[in-house]
Amino acid sequence: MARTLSCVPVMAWPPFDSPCLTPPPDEAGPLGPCAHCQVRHLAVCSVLTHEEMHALDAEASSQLLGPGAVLARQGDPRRHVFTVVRGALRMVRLAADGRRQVAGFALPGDFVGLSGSPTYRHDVEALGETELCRFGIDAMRRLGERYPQLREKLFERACVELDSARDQMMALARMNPIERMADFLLKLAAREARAGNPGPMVALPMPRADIADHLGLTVETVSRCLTTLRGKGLIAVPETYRIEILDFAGLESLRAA
Amino acid sequence: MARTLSCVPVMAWPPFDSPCLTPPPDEAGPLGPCAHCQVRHLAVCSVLTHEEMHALDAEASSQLLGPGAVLARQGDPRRHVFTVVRGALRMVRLAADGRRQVAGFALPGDFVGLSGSPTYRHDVEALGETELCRFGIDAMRRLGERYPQLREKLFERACVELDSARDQMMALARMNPIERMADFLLKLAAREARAGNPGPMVALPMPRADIADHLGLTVETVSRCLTTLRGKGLIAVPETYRIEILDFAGLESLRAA
DNA sequence: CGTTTTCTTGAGATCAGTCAATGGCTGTGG
DNA sequence: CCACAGCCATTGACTGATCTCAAGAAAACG
Repeated sequence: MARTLSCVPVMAWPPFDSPCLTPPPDEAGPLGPCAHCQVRHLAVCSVLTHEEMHALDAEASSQLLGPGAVLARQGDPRRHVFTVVRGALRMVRLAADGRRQVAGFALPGDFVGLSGSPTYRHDVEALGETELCRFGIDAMRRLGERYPQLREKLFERACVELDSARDQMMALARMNPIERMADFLLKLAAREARAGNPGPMVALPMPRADIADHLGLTVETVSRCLTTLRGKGLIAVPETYRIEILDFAGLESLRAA
Repeated sequence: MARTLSCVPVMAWPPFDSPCLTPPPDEAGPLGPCAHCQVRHLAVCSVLTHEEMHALDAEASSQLLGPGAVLARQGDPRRHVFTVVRGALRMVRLAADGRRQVAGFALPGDFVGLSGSPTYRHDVEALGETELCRFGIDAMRRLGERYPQLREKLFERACVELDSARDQMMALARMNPIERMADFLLKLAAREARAGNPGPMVALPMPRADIADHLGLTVETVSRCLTTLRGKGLIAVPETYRIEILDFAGLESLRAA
């Protein structure tokens, strides 16, 4: 599914038509000149006009991060929000005694940084080589005042995140490890599908420890679950960081909820 | 802390200055005439002008519910949002096999119904005799277009909910039962304090089973935790539905996060 | 006042965690 | 090119926290 860079309203770019969406990479590189005005927009958003995107561009900056790079630290003043262009991020909370919780992963097209707090509530770290678009919170707020659609989209996005967080609560509270694993893999697959990459192959851009800390398990249990699912013929694990879903219905039947 | 009903911008009413906030009950009853214009407003909101509240009133309706009454069913079309005036609500998700998850409780002043889904994602049920204010989603949207502050407040509220949901994820994933219980009791106390009722006495408007399903535990474990906390002298349980916090610092030290 | 529901307590079972060892992959340096 | 170190994933054996099951006590309800 080839994509073209454009500054005119484009079709909604998966996983949903989020504001300030940077276009996905293409052969020429992740960010090319606008087909409309030849300017290299940083901010492309399906709900914004050409003019509005120029306004956003003035406030946005592009960043390229190496594996493990830290965008934000838990407790730091919350000055920016981000959209992932390429790669992946993890949102991590670390307790004083070392207990770790991965609140979520941000994949290309995802929006990171929505919060009601004046400080970041998680560490935000790059999982691999990751490219993203950064906006100042204040700039965002100003633009929200000027372009009501932007604010509306942000609100919708926050609500979708809320739904997703509550789903995860159900998983953490009431599912056993196998079910959580099945649920997690299916969610990843669904996100890839919405991003235009349907099919049984699913990338796992994060190490096992991150999956474990996301699902409230240990690394060992994650590993055992993958082995079990493989044994049941539901998935294959051709590479450590890639799985193939062999039986979608079978996985679905595991995640009872 | 006596409160007076008013239709002019009032001080933020805890737990936060949310839109469409109905005033707390006073001796004269939960909803009295507006001191400004003698109209009995249904919708009082700290960010709205008198005129705007009249507009909201036209869209709002008051409801009184008995214990166990159902406001919304998981899967029903999402047509309304609610604010709790008096009493309490629970948001429940029920899996096909009977597993149950209480996503949260709504106390007076709380806003219920934010979601990105066209259908309700939880059953919403009254815990005791509960009074609330109901708004149509469409009306809400129209008002949001007319009064940008309203939309902004809704957005902030969604972000706060999001933070809170992620906190709960950490609790469910990485805390043991005692820690979850301590965390839960302290959160309840904090909400009561923000609602103008500080102090060691905390009402538990929900049965043990709801606490258990909220914390991902069993009823038995909840009961045992309360006994343990009592044994440590951190709390007292004078009545089944009321606890007294004897040692805030001690409880705090338990919820490592 | 009896019935029903809810809460508490106890004893045993089980599932996931802990600890420990092995194996594979990667990058470095000889 | 190979040897080694470090990291990560996997597997196994064991432990123990929490659930399950069961009974009794207390509270709510009619």
